[in-house]
Amino acid sequence: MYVCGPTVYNYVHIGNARPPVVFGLLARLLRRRYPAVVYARNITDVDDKINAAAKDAGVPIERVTDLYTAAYRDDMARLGADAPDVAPKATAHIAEIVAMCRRLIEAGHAYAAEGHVLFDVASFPEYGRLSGRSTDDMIAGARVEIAPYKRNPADFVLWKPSTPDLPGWDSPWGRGRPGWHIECSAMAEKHLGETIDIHAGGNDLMFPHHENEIAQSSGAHGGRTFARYWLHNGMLTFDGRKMSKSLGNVLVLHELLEKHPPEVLRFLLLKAHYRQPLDWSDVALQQARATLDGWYGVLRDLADVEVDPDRRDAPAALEAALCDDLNTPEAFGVVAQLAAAARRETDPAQKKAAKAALLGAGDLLGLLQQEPEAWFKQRAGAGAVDEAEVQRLVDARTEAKRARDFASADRIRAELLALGVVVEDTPQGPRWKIVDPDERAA
RNA sequence: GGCCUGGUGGCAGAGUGGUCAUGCAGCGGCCUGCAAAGCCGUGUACGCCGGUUCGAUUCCGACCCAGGCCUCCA
Repeated sequence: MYVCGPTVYNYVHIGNARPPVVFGLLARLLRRRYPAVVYARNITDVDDKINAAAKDAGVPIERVTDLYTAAYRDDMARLGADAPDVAPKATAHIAEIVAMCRRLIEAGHAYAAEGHVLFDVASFPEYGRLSGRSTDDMIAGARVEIAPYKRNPADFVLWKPSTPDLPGWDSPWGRGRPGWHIECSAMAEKHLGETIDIHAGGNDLMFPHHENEIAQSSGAHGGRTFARYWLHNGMLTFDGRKMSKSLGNVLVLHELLEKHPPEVLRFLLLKAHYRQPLDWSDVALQQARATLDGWYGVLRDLADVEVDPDRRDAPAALEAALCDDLNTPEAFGVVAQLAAAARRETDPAQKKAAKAALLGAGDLLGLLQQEPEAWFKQRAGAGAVDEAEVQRLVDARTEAKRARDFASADRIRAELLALGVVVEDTPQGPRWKIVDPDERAA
C-alpha cells in the first residue's frame, strides 16, 4: 500500500492528517490479516515550495526538510497514525527517478526538450480514466500553462533544469531536479514493485497527481497495472470551505495538539466516513470530547476490574464495520453500544468481558489508550493543575459535608470550578476531573 | 463552462425498498443536602417535483442547493 505523504516545507494542517490517520487504520486492519503487507508513505523533500521556505528563512534546504520531516513523524505518532513500514524520501531516489525518465523516453512515453523531460500524454490512451475526464476536457479547461517546449498542453514535467542556486542533480539532460509526480512512481516501484495493491491519498490528488502516477508507472512497465485499488479521502473543511494552505484558512496540527488531547483529534478525523467531506469546528471538537469522556467514564467505573491484556480482542462487529470499506461511523456506533453494555453490566464475569471488549475496540481504533484517571485529569496546553492543592480543597469539602456545613462545601466546590475542576461524589468517596475552560463557561 | 461528490431529526453522522443506527445537546423522571456522574423514559429525520412499486428517505428522471477537481494542494 502506498499513501502520498507530505511535502516538508512547513507544519501540516489538520486536513493533511486525515490520510495518514484513515489509511493508517486501514494498514492496521490489513496487518492483522495479512502480515506481509508493506505500507509506504513517502516524504517529498524536493520541491519549489521547500526552496522558497529555505530562502525566506535564510537557512539551508536540509534544515527545513529535516525539521518538518521530524515534526511530521512525531505529530503523526501522537495522533496514533500507524507508522509506515517504509518512509522513502524523494532525494534518496534520484537515481531511480532518472532511470524511470530514461525508460519512459525509450518506451516512447516521454521526450526531452530544453533541459526538461516531459511525459507525452498522447502516448497513453488511458490518461484521464481514473478521474473520469478526457484529454479534450483538460484542454478545454485551458488553464494549463502552455510552455513552448510542450508537444501537447496536457504534457507534464518529469524532470526540469535547475539554476545554480537551486538543488539539482546531474542527469542525461543536464543538471536538474525531478518534477512533481515522478517521485511517487519511482519510490512505489522501488519499495513495492511494479504493481501495487492499494494506492491512497486525498481526492484532490486524483487529478493530476494520481493520473500522472498511473501514466508514469504503467508507461514505464510495459502498460502493466500500477495500482489495483485506489482510495481517496474527502477533504476537510473549516467554516464549510476546504482547508488549504493556499486559502489561508488552515488549522495547524502541531498547534491543535497543544490545545487538545490527541485522541480527540483522532476521533474527529475518524468520525465521518473517509470518503465524505468532514467539517471541522469547535462544536465538533466539543462533541468528540464529550463522547470520549463518556467512554472513558465507563472504563473509570470499571477500574477495579482486572483484564488480561491478551484477552483484549476487538469484537467481531467492530471488525465487520471496518472491513466494510472502513466504515468508522458504524464502528463508533458499535463502540457506543459496547460502552453502554459495559456500564450496565453487574455480573463480575460479564463485566470483565465487557471491559475487555471495550478496550479491544479501543486498541483497534487507536482510542481509549490512556488510563481513565489520566484522561480526566489532563489539560492540554494551559498547564497542569496543582493536584495537591486540588486534593486539599476536595478533602476540605468532604469535611464540610460531613459536618453538614453545605454552604462551605458549595463554596469550596465553586473554588474548585474556578480552577477548572469539577468534583463528583461517588459511593466510594469524591473524585474530580478537569473541564475545558469553554465547557466551564457553558 | 467541463468532470465529480453530496443534500438525513437542534448539531454530528451511518444505513436501508416495508419494526431500531449511533453519538452530542435538549426535555421529564430516579438518584443526590444541592450538584456532578450514572440510570430510565422521550423526537411524525431523510432537499424539491414527478415516475416505477402493494409500498421509496432508499430505485429512475428533471430541478434547486452545497462542496470538490479542472492550477501547487491530503
